[in-house]
Amino acid sequence: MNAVEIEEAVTKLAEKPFDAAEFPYQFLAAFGNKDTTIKRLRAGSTNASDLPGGVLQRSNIHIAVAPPGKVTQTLSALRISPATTKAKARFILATDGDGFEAEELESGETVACAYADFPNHFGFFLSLAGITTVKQVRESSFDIRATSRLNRLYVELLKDNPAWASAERRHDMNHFMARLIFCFFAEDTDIFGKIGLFTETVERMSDRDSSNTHEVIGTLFRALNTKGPDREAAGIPRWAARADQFPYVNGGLFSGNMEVPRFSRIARSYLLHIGNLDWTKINPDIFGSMIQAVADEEERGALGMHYTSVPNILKVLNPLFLDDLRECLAEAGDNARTLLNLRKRMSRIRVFDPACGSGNFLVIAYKEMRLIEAEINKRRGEPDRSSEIPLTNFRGIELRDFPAEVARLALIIAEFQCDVLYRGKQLALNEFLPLSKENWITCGNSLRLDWLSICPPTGTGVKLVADDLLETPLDQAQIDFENEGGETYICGNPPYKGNADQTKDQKEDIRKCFLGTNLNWKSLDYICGWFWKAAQYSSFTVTKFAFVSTNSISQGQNISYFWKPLFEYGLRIDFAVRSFRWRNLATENATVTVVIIGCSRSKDGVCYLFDENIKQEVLQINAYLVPGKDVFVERSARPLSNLPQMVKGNYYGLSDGLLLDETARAELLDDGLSQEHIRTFKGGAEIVRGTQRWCLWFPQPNIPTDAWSNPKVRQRIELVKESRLASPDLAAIRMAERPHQFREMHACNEWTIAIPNVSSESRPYLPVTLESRDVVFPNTAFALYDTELACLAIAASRLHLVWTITVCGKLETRIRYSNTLGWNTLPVPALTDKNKADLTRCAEDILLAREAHFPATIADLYDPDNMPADLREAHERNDEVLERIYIGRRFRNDTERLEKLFELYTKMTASPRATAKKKRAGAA
DNA sequence: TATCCGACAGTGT
DNA sequence: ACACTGTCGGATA
Repeated sequence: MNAVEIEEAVTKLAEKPFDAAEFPYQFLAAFGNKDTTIKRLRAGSTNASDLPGGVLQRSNIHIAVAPPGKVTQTLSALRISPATTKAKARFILATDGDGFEAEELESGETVACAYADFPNHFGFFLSLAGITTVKQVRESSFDIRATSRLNRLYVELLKDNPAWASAERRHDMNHFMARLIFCFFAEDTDIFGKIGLFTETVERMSDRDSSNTHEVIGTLFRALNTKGPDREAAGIPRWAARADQFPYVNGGLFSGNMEVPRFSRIARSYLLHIGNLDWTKINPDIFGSMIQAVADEEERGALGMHYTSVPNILKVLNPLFLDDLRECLAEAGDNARTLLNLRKRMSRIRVFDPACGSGNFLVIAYKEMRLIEAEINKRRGEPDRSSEIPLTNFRGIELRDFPAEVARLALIIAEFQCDVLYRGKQLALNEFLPLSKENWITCGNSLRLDWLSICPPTGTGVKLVADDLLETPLDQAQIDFENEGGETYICGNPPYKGNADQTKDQKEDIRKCFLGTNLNWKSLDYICGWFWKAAQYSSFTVTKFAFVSTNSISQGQNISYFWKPLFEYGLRIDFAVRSFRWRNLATENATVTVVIIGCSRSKDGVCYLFDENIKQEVLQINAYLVPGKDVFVERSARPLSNLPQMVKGNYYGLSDGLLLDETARAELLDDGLSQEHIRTFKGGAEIVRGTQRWCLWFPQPNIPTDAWSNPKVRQRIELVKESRLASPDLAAIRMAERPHQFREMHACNEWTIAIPNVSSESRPYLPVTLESRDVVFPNTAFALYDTELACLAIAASRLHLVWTITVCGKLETRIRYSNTLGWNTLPVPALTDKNKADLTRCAEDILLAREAHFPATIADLYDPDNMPADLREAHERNDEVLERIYIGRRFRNDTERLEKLFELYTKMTASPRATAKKKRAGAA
């Protein structure tokens, strides 16, 4: 169960009449315990309680239903109960159906409230459901509750008003929800005349059968859109007309289509329910991203679980510009003049998120800046001063309609809350209304819009122009920024999509972005469009930009395909956060490893490199997010050094029928199928873990008759044929003509040196093996067929590992080996016969050391914590011999290894001979 | 023709 | 539920 589901269950429980005997079990069920767990507790077999009517779930909670009026006493009894301690309960809970008290024993934190209100504290108990790691959830109980209820209302309204679900009406629906949220917030924060006034008015004025609910709400909306003196003329009834109760709000929020969907009874009750939440508790930074799922069919399953956490957002914003502002504040001390200058500077800072979702980057940036400004005003003795940071300087683009609405609202709410916090409620209220008319969140396709017109550079009056003429020009973005001479910071977390996963439209977006350049845009991730547009933007006005990105952007082929042109375009990396796992609250966790990269056109100044929260100051950061000079290792079709050609294993897509497991192989052999038609099939997994698979192997153009006469073989080949013919891929269909074969049919004569395509990064060496002639390799491994054993010494070296980790691509953080990026680019000095003989000896020693531990698998042998000493020594000797060939001694560390390799690579690729060689290779 | 990559995916604890 | 670690197939050069 996720937090939203728990909230729903808990709320339902509290609404039911209290059942003393059942409550403990129902409570545990609401927190996601399985039926069997509850059954066993009920039967008493796992109930460790020593109190009458008590239920104690080991390591979790001790619950007791109290006699009427004795809640506090019962809680004390639970606290001193020996069973509580013995069973290591984390919570104790007592209730009589009227009062409710609970305590988290470790922290001593308590909850005491009316029974009906205990769902307000469900976040307190979330760890019972195993949701402990993320503190944020607990602190945002309100946002989760509000989100889940708004979602229920949304679904219910669409059920009653199917027309509103159509594409054309969706915007109206979303806009309506935004208006409602505003009203809920306003009625709880004194923006309206009385706490709860909106909900109360709807309840009082609408019939219980709900038939006129939409009219009542519509009337209130019209009032909010009409200035006080005009209301009588507009025919607004007395109950809605008082401007001290329902003030003039407008600001675009209540203008436009005023239609309200019809409410069923259920929808009406949901609405009243939502209104009764305490909306002062809303966190605009979290709420926004939670709520965006409300209107999103696909995301609804993980409702509210996909928000970007505040610490992660700060990883972008702090190094981008907030750290600098804070430093300036610290330096300014109490100097009134310097403080004033800083305030002026801040009032002209623009923050632009071109993939803003529901605006959390913008909201957090705003709140952080208000915090700094408040400190300035305090030090200058002007604590009541109104803010000089205009909300219009926080701009965004969002594709989806509902999040765009919410983003705008979240910023409005953030502004109000900051005013209350720093200046007091009265001043906040005085200046809050009416809202300004402009909408500074643009709903549209970011990659097709002209960012310069949405966030125009200083001092020019650029009109909004869509890059793509098919886009309807928007009328909302022609607001002048109040930021003459200000700085612009672009930030956000745009979507990632690998080249193979992009839709036609997304491909077209990218194509348009890179129009007029010679980049290999077809191979780039979708997010590269954002980087490129930001880079273009930065050529018009001074800008720094930073995005959260999939980490593959700084690996493998992207280095030369993407970063090389970006650097040539004048950009540099100012700061970067190296790969870390992105986590959110979704049960189906979004598993992705990301980096954060901040760029500008600055020419000097220190750069910052972050790794696991460790900050390092460096002179330069290259595209690999490694400190040091720019290097771009390009794919090469042939080895640049004097090394043999390495081949990728046979591509075996749509070849299921050709693969054999233990039983299938045994059956075929029993049938009398000749051994020669069956080969060992060894990919990465088999090499590393020592598991076994086989395949049918018919290198001849035609299927040998003895094999064809076996019905099982024939059936298998037919299967392959069918699957290939069924593919939409033309290349696959052509492969159906030779269904007895893989796409490639490479094999060795004598032996093969093999390297897994993907393998764990935790091993101290690459898992390279020597394989015999009966082995066939799938494309999960690379192969050096029939080469000198010295190659194994090179491949198994520390040098090669360091090179591989740096220049090859990765699967998240795993090593993804590649012949074109890793092997063919590896700089190796010319080897004498003596060198080769020495290396061969080293390779043999490594193989012998492994054999001594038979039947340990490669995974066993190279377990970083349990690598056998003799094997380690064999590798040490191998490294010693190889490294002496490079520099006459051992390298001191991996940094030195990498420096040397890059130096050699640069030389190797700069020499005319190498270039000529490459050209010849290309022509051949 | 051959290779790169996956807001991942499968497995074991 | 989390840690660990590599498949398989589409799209592209």
